[in-house]
Amino acid sequence: MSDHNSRETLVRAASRLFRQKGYSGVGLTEILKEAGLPKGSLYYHFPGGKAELADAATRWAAAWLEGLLNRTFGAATRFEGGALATCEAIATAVASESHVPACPVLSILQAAPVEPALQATAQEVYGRWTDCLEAHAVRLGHPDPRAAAFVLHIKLQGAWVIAFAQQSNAPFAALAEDLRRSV
Amino acid sequence: MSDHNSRETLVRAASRLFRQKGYSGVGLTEILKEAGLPKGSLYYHFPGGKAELADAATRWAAAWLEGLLNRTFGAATRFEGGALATCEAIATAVASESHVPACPVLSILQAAPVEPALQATAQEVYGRWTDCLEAHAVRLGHPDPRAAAFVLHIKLQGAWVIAFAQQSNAPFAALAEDLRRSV
Amino acid sequence: MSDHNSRETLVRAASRLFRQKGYSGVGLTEILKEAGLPKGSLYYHFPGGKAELADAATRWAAAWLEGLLNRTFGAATRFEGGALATCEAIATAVASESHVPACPVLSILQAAPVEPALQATAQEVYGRWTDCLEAHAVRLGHPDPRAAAFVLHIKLQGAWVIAFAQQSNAPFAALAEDLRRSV
Amino acid sequence: MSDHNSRETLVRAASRLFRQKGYSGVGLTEILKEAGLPKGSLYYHFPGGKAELADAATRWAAAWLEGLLNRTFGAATRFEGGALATCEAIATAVASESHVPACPVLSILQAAPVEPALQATAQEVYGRWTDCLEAHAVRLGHPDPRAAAFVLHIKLQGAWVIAFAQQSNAPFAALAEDLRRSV
DNA sequence: CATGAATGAGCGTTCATTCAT
DNA sequence: AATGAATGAACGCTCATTCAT
Repeated sequence: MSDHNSRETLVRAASRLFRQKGYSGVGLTEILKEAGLPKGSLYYHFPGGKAELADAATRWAAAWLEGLLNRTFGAATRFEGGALATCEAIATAVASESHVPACPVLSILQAAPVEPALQATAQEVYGRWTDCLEAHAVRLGHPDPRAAAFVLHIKLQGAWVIAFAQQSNAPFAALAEDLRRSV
Repeated sequence: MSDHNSRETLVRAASRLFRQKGYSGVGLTEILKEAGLPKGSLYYHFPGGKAELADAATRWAAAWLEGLLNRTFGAATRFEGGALATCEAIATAVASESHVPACPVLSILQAAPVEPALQATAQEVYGRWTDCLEAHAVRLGHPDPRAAAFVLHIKLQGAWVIAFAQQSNAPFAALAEDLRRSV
Repeated sequence: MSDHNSRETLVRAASRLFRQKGYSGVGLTEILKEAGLPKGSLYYHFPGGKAELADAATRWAAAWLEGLLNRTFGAATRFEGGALATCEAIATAVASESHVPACPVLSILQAAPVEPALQATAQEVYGRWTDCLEAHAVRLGHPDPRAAAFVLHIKLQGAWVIAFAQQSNAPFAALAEDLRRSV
Repeated sequence: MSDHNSRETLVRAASRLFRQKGYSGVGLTEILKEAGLPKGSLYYHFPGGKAELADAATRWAAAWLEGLLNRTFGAATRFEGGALATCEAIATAVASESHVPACPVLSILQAAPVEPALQATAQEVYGRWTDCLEAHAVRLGHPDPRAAAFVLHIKLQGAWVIAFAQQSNAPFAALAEDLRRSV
């Protein structure tokens, strides 16, 4: 019970910090301080250390985003409508926090050269999101579901990167306008 | 002369490494070793230390990209043609190296919380690229040049992030296809 | 029963590892893993922790060596013959394993400054071996049993240290040749 | 100049502590505190870290012992006389300090499984001492110089180990008496 | 009787930086 | 104009140990 809570507290704190400063920019001391946990507790929950924690944090946030995709597309009747709703939902989510967080995968992307396992995780998560979008495109009868899913994912990532840089959700608004125009 | 060379060697090495591993993921020792320069020479050329070096490296690579934009759009007669040419030119550039490098700004994006000056640089560079695209959109008679420039920048960044993750230029190809379709 | 087995398994694993890497060079995690026992079981069998385990492991191996001394000297009719047989028996014993183990006392010798109890154990075991040799010297009519026992012990320890360093029983062979010569 | 001093101070402190507690039993913090040097200075003088420091400390003390061997044997006219003088000289040397130090090689012997380079150093130093004794045996006309050197080395090491355990030079005295008897 | 969850001090090492020359 | 010697804070991680169950 307390085990479960400690682990989840750790994952949440790690996710928040990694998304703000990146994998190499955050020390374990900082994460543990934020989580309010003692130094040694990390290696009980994550024997693989920092990399395993980052992996868990990335997957945890990735699952949240996949849930968001399923909700926004689940309520849509056309792919274009789902795309627009998703764009707006992410815009709302990132703007709801005091610091606009980067996409969770971005955090571990540049750790790849030193932690190959995280590179694999990043690719896996990106792939899962695209697959998820593709499934909805198929369901909604899009003529070219694979390309539509891939390109939508690309556009959303672009908006997210610039939103993170500007600390504003304006890029999502601009993308939404563009998506509306293309319909 | 040797001054100029040392400085440029340093900037090139730093740019390459930062784009691969991110600001926090690269140590000064590694950069100096890659540049083949002595330990103490960094603070002679860059009194501001690591942050100033990263700033210079980012601006140096940013200027290269701005040149690329001007070349690809300079040869275009319509904005859509310039966008497509740019997408293909970046795809070619990133694929020409053994390791697909991230956008130079991405390197310093997550250093922002600890190095505010780099946050400002990131925003400035992103702004300059958008402004550059906008100027071409105006010149080529686009009806909504500001939005067109911003959205194109967003899309290119998205393709770049995923290209970096996948270590492939496939995302640029997918985006190019999409740009062709939208015309 | 299972209690007895767990304890003995632990002692054997500890003895083997301590004799290879020394007291400070072996972690409890490693010992428990080698013994195949759960994390918390150590402090049930050895409330005194690592030091008590090392003490038990040293005494266990020490008893084995004392048995060997009694066997080799028990079959001897002169002290010199017993000394030679002992030298050869230890040479055979250490060479029978894939890694030539150090004398069990050596493992805890350098832990002395931080674990005074182990220093006492080391002296006690060394003393017991010398006493054991002396008893045989007396029984076999040696004119100066105390000195003969002490010096033989010294020589055997010397051969053992160098055998451990070289991972070979050649030093025992050289000592055996010397013992033969001196007769 | 200060470089030279810092390095030598470090080597002396390391040698003293390693000979007392063994390689794994001494932390770098303790060595640096004893040497009165700041934390980061170690890696400037010894980029290879703890293992390189231990190697240097072992070789430094080994050179001292080789000098002692050359002095004691240099003044001898027969091998037996040199052996006796050496035994007494080491006895005097170890007893002159408040804590009887172990042979410098003993410190790194049990670090071998985790630091293979130190195993090689240990064998090299042991070999050099035996070679040194052999050279004197040859010079002094001993009929079997190789065996005489090897066995003398073995005996001295045995006396040293037990002297360390007992914190007394009595074992050297006993060995000296034995060497006198054998002449 | 036996254990696995949890701890904080300490480990060896790397860091960006300073400064005398 | 340019550098290599030197620094101490922080790094990720392992340690022997405790204790509720």
